[in-house]
Amino acid sequence: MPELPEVETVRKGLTKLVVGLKINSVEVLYPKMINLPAPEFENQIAGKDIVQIDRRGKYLLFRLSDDLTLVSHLRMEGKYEVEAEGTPRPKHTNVVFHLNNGCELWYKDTRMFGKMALVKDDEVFALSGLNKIGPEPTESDLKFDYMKEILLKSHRKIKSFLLDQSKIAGLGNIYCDEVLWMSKINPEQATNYLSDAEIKLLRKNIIAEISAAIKGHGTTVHSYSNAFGEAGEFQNKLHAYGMKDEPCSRCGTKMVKIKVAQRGTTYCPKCQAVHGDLSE
DNA sequence: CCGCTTTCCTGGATGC
DNA sequence: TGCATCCAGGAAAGCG
Repeated sequence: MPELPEVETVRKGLTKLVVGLKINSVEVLYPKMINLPAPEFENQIAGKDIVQIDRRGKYLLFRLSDDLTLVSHLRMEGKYEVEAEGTPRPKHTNVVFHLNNGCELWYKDTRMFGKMALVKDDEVFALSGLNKIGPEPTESDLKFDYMKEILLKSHRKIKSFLLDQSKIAGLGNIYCDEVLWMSKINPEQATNYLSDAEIKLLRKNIIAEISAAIKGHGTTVHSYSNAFGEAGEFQNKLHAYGMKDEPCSRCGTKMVKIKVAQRGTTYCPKCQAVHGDLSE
């Protein structure tokens, strides 16, 4: 499932493949995923140039000519692929962009969870989700003082908190488990019982992990591959996610899987012991 | 406002 | 073997 590093990898790949091209026409094959009636969506995009591709959190922002932005969220299994015009399309192709270089840009999504919204540039950050998205998990954007303030103000379990895009942008289930393992913090730990040292460590690990994953072209779990079809290289470095019943690579204790905030959550019961209070 | 639960989807895994 | 059921999960809607 794509998280921030995977989305960034897709952004870079697509930038090389489609920026500078014109979209001659669009076919919406699954209208539920777009924010406009299909004919309106298709008409507005036809003839526009792909000027630039930006990213905010897990959202891709296709900057088009005439002050339009196509916002795209891959959710669980969304993928882009560029093929020659006329290439047989796979089963779950949801949107096809016909480009002026003889190629088609496909948006494919087996679980049909992905979303696209076509809006004017100045309306992007009014869209739900983007209107309250938290800082990027980077050294410059994610400040210690901010983290401390929002963590101590909340009474949630840390795992649930980290998944909340309005607090910090970009972390999904995989990286949440990873950064908590790295920081030796129990996923059910109440955020308001974290020490300064733990917050400092957590912040450092979030920034380091995301940055390393971007350098490694994103993680690969299930079906993810990037815009060039390359599998991510980061999968070999996972320590918690998907490691249920495996020995903790730090202390050898058998890793345990529980549910926190409706999400599968794997952690080491020894390294990541609870202290203070659990949230209720 | 806050936080928890449910819903959206399909395919692969599991159960009988 | 084949059919039914469960499970995975990001984000938003619904609810108290």
